Parts: sequence; structure tokens; C-alpha cells
Amino acid sequence: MAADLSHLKDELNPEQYQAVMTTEGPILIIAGAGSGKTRVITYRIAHMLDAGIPQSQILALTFTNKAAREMETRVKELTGRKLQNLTIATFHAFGVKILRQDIERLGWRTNFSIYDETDRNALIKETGRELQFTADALDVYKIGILFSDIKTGRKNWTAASDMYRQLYEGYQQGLRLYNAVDFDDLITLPIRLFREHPDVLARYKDRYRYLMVDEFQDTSHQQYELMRALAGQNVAVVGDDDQSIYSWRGADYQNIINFEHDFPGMKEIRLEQNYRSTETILAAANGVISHNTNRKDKTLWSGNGGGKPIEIYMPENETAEAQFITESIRSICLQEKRKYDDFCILMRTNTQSRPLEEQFLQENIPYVMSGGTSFFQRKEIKDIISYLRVIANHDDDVNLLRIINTPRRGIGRTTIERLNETARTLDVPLWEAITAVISADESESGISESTRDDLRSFVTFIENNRTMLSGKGLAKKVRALVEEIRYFDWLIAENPKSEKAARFKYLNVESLINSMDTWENNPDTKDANLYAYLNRITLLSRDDLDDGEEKGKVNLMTIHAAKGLEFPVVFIAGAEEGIVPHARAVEEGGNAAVEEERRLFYVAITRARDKLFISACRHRRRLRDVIACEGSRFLDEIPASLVAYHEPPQAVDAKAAQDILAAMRKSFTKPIVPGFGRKG
DNA sequence: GTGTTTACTTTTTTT
DNA sequence: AAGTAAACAC
Repeated sequence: MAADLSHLKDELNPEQYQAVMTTEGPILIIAGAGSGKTRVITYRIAHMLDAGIPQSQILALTFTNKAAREMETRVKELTGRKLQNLTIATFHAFGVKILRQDIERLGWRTNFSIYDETDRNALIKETGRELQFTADALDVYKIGILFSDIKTGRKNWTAASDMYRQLYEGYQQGLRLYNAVDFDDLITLPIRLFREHPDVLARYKDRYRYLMVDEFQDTSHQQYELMRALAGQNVAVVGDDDQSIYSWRGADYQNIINFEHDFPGMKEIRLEQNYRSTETILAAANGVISHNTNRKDKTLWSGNGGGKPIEIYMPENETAEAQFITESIRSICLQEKRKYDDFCILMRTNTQSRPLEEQFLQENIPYVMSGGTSFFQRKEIKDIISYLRVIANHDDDVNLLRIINTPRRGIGRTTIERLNETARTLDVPLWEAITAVISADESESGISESTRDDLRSFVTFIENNRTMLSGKGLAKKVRALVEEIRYFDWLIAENPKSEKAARFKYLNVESLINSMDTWENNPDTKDANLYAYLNRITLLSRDDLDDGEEKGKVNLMTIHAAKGLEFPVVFIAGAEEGIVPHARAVEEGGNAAVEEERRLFYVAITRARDKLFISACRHRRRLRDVIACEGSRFLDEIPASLVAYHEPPQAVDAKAAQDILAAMRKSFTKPIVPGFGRKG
């Protein structure tokens, strides 16, 4: 089916239409929540293709893989074309693409490893130990953040941080030696590449004539630099300062101001009509966000009619909260004939998901938790991936150390220390030290012959698996590897108390292998080799794996993960002081941080189309003990006329809890609070 | 030299 | 509850 865009004018409002038709020159689209942003972007691309602009000239940058994928499918649907040459990617994925092509010019080899936070911290720890840092001074978590700030120019060295300068140098050298780059490098190295090698930049500028950046309010200075380096005149950026929620990762919505300066003649288009939410929900959102001082003034309006009041409930604890949510979902499903995937539960932190997931399992309600502790952060997954990384890049010390004795193969602490010394004196990666030690005539290394045998078989094992680098059947080979190292036995041994846990972990490994299989058999996968797989994998999160699986399931996610999405019925769980706004944000960042938390809450509210429930527990379990909680300050910022409160349950013992539950069940056929269920 | 036990802290949000 | 580091046992 060919594109039929002749009715564009009827399908879009005047501002949207203008945004779609303005393909030449710089434009800034300020798109309020629910104002049809995705629609505008996809129509805009479709229109450009329709106007004869080749796919290869268009580059669209997003923040999440999910957004990129969604954009691609929508354009595909709209145009009915195959999109082989259209580039829609996240900033980081695009960075990888650039580096895969030309990183050799910067001194790395093309089979470089990408280090995530865990890997980065491991490398910092390792380097710190070599430099004799005391355990006290070596808070790798904090140092990792510091290094990221330094690398991206967010911070300079200060008297306080100066003691880590040498460590930073060591860290950087480590990356170079192990042929690895970290997440920040995925943006900063392309910038450097473009600066130092104008011919490379020219190639990209020549190719990409039309640039588009989504969620522009969340671009960092580095990402903005990258964009600016590539941009000619035809740049469209789309954003909303009220939805800027990534400042802790370097996002700065001042880039919107910078854009006005750097691209003179820029056209600004504002999308202020909300098509998503009821007037009630929108009024609540506006009421909250209006408390922020530092923002572009906006008047979002909705033509969608009143809607139901926003329901606020204060359950006794998180179990009661989870029960309230599942009960509500059940009855709304029945009453309004909704499907499970119409519901979304939003949380501030990942840890909030546990009691909810338990309740869902118990009640047999299917759910998907997107994001969360990323699938790829799981130990069992990282173990297997580490094997693959070492196979792809022997010099990757961080991953080598991870697997060299996992499962146990008799290579213990002292051996590793010895190898480290050898590596340090020769100034080579561990792998080379190992090969040197095992091929030496006598055991001058101080490593026993039997241990050297263990090392030899390890090296042989890795070498034998290099067949993965080419040819077909990657998943099959990985499965064989997992069997050969007897990973399941290891999991059982490591989880002596719970075979269930071991089994669960093994299932995760299984689903990793399955996803490899689908990936390599997907016709859209261009080169199904190990390198391509590894480059891709580090940038993915859980929900990028099981595509299509989320149909018919209740959605659970953090507010951050929900950006850009919408659901008919939304629950915001844990709307308590200390959670939103998060205690850490309040104590560390002062007012600016509270404003960001408020934006976060605003994003949460504006995900809802028809119905919004907010719950705040009176007590919550934290660490060991139970603490008393207060409702979030943001709750008071919702105009009272829009809210219906649930009657709080009085008792906590089991019997009373049953009664409350029974009352709650009834409450959906007959409101226990006057006004609930009626139009406000 | 290696593997197991025990004491101890802890990380908000994600590419 | 889970991951880490140091102490302890083999």
C-alpha cells in the first residue's frame, strides 16, 4: 500500500500540520504532553519520503530503543515502505555505529568491548587497587559518577576530587589497553573523531541532510555537540521542558535555549492541544507543574471532556497497596470491559515492584515489568555475555576476570594476583600474561604446574569457541558453551538454599539464548555475527528482548521508563514523601532537584488517558524495619476539587484486613465515598 | 593456594 | 535481600 498523505490537513491541527510540512530549515517543536508528538514525527518522516527525499538522508535520534522501534513501525505502517536506509536510532546506538566504522583512527580496534556501569566500576576498582587506594577512599559508585562527570565536561577537577586524578588516568589507560569504551565514550569519541578527522565528519554530513531529535529536553551537552557537528540547516528538535527528567544523567533543557542561539532563523512551533487525557487529569497535571518556577509558560488544553475524579487512596502498607491495585484492575476489567494491557502501574523506584509482582503472581494476573534491574545486569546473564566478550576480545580484562574462575576451575586469588603482576610488568592485558605464563619453559611465574594446566585448558576453551565469530548458528554454539562449562550445576551450587532460584536463573540464560536465536533468524538483521550481537546487546534493556510478548498484560514500570507512553488507566504507586520526591533528591539537590521530581510526577500523571489512581502508604517496609510515611507534597498540589479520597482502613489485623478487602470489592459497584464514580 | 563462612553495607531514576 | 570483603577452614 502506497502512502496516502493527501488528507494530512484534515487529520492534523494547524500547528501539527505546519510542523509536518516544515521540512527545510531549523525548527523547534515544543510539544506538550499528549499533544500528538509521535504522530507529528512519524507523519513528518512519511511526508519527507513522499516528497522524494531519499531514506538514506534522514537521521532520527531518540533516547530509548523502545521509542526508536515504535517510530520505525509507525512510519512503516504509514508509508507501506520497507525502511532499509532510514536511520532511526538512539544516540548511543548511533555512536556505536560510527565507532564500528572508524574507531581505528582513534587507536582502538574494531572488536572493542562496551563497558556498562558494572564493568566500569569493576575496572575502577581494579585500577584503584593497583594504585594502593584504601578501601575507604575507593567508593567505586561515587567515583564512577565523578569520572562520568569529568569525561563529559560536567565537572572539573577540584581540590576535593584531585586525589582521584591519577586513578582517572589509570582508568582511561585501562580502557585503552583492554580495547574497551564506556557509555560516555559512545558519545564523546564520535565527537572527537569528527573533530580530529574532518573527512569522516564530511562523509556523515554529506549523507544525512535531515536531522530529527526526539525528547530534546533530555539531551546532554555532549549529545547536543554531536548533533550540532552533524547538522546542516535541516534540523528539527522536539521536546518539552516540563518533561525533562534526566538531569542526573547530564540532560539539560537549556539546550532548547542553545538551539535558538545556534540555529538562527529557527522556527518555533507549539503544540498545546492535548488529545490524550480527560480535562480532570490534565487540570491535575497543570496544577502540579504550575508550582515549578523555572519553565516555559504553556497552556495545555484538552477537548476531551470532564472525566472521572482522580482517586487517592492511603493504604496501610505496600501489601494493602498491591491488593488495592489488583482488586481495582479486576473490577474495572469486568465493569468496563477493559483488557489487562490497558493498565499501567507507575513507580518511582524499581524496588517498589516486588510486592506488586508478588500480588500479581498470587492473583494470577499477567503482567510485564519493563526496565527494572535490566535483564542484562543480572549476574547469570552477565556471566554468559562475559564469555562472549572475551571470545570476541581477548584483551577485555574486566570480563576475563569475571569468568576466569566462574564456574570454578581452580584459578584462585593468588594465581590471579601473580598474573596481574606479570601483566603489569609487561604492560599487556591479562590474556597475554596468561599465554606468556603457560608457554614459559619453567614455572618462573611462581604458578604451579597444575594451575598452569588449568590455565591452559581455559585458554584452549576460549580459543575453540572462536568459531562463534563467523558462520551461522550463534545461539546453538552458545548453548553448547553453557553446557560445556556446566553452568546449571554451578547455579545449583551457588544457590544451595533454593533450587528454585537456580532454576529461575537458568531460565534467564535460556531466554537469552532464545533471543539470540530470534535475532539471528530475523531477516532484518543485517550481519548476524558475534560482534554485531555484542555491540547491540549492551544498549538494550529487558523489554527490548521479548517483543510482542507484552500483549494482554498489565504494565509495570518506573516513571522514567514510561516517558512517551500512554495508558487508559494509570496507577501511581508509592506517592509518598521520600519516594516522590525521592529523599536523596531532596537532600542532595535542593530546589532544582525537587522541581525535577515534580516534573517526574507530572510525567506520571500525564500518562493517563481516562482514569488515574494514586496511592500513598501509611507505613512501608524499608531495609529491616517498618517506617511511617506521609503523602507526597505533590498530592496537595492537585486541586482538591478534582480528587476523591478512598476511606482509609482502620485496622491492621488479618480479620479486619479481610473486611476491608470485602468492602473494597463492593466499592466498585457502590462507591463508599460520596462523589466517587460520578463526574466532577 | 583455594573455597567457604561470616560480618557488613546499601544504589533513584537509564543509555 | 544481596553483594562484597575479610576472616577462617581445608
